[in-house]
Amino acid sequence: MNDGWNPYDRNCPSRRVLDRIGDRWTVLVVGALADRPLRFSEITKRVDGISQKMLTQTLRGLEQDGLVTRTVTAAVPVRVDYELTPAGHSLRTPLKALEDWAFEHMVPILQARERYAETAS
Amino acid sequence: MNDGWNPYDRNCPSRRVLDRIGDRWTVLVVGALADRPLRFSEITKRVDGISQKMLTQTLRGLEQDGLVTRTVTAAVPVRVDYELTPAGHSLRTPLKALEDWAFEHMVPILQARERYAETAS
DNA sequence: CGGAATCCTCGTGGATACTG
DNA sequence: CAGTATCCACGAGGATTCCG
Repeated sequence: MNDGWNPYDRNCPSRRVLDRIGDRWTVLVVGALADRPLRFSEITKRVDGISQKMLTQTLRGLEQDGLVTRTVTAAVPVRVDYELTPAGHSLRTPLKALEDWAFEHMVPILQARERYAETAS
Repeated sequence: MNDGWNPYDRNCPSRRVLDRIGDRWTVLVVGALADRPLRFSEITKRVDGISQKMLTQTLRGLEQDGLVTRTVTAAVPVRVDYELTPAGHSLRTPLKALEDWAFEHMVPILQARERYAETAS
C-alpha cells in the first residue's frame, strides 16, 4: 500500500510532498491565505520578512501542486488574487495542529534554549 | 494572550519554535525515534540521505529544546542513545497528522506537478 | 501592481580526515 | 562507535533594476 517505499527514503513520494510542505515560507503563506483570497501585495504585508522573490517562488510551487489558484484580473494596474483550493484548505488542519503545538510548548522550549545558551561557555 | 505577537512576525515566539520544527531533518529524526530510543548509527541508517554532520546538528537542536535526551553509556566502544522526552512524543501527534495528509494527497499533487512540468516549455 | 531578470553574498550542508 | 574539525561547493535567497 506504500508501493514498497519507506517514508524515510529520500525518494518516497510522501516525503517528496512533505519536503514542499516543510518549507519555511509555504507554511506561512498557506496560513495567510486561510481566511480569504489575497492579492500579492497583501500577502507580502502579512508574512513578515518574505521577499517578493521568495513569495513568487512559494506561490508558484503551491500553484504547481494544485493547492492554490492564481486569478488575474486585467486592469490598470493588474490585479492578481491567490486563493486556496479545497486541497489547500484541507492542509490547514494539520498545519493548524502544528501551530497549536508550537504555541502550547513555546515557553518551556524557549527557556530550555536559553539555559543551553548560558551553559555553553 | 499572544503577548501582542502576530504569528507571521519573524520574531513571534511560536514562529521561532516552528522554524525549528519545519526543518527538513528534524521531522524525519523525530519520526525515527517515535517507536523506541535509538543509537546514533541506527538513526543514520533509518533516515536515508542524512549526513552525520546534519544528524549531529539536528540532535543537538532537539536536545537544546528539551525534545530529546542524550544518554552516554561508557564502554568500549562508547554507546549513545537518543530518546524522545514527553514533549518530544507530544510533537508526534501533529507531525503524524501532517504525514498522513501528505500520504493521502500525494497522488494528485505529484500528478499536478508533472502536468505543470510538461506545460512549461 | 505583479512580477521577471540579474547579480552577488552568505549559509547550508556534503566529503574527508582525525580523535576519545 | 560517536562524534569533532576543515575545507569547499553549491544553491537559497536578498537587493536592485526593469517591464507589461
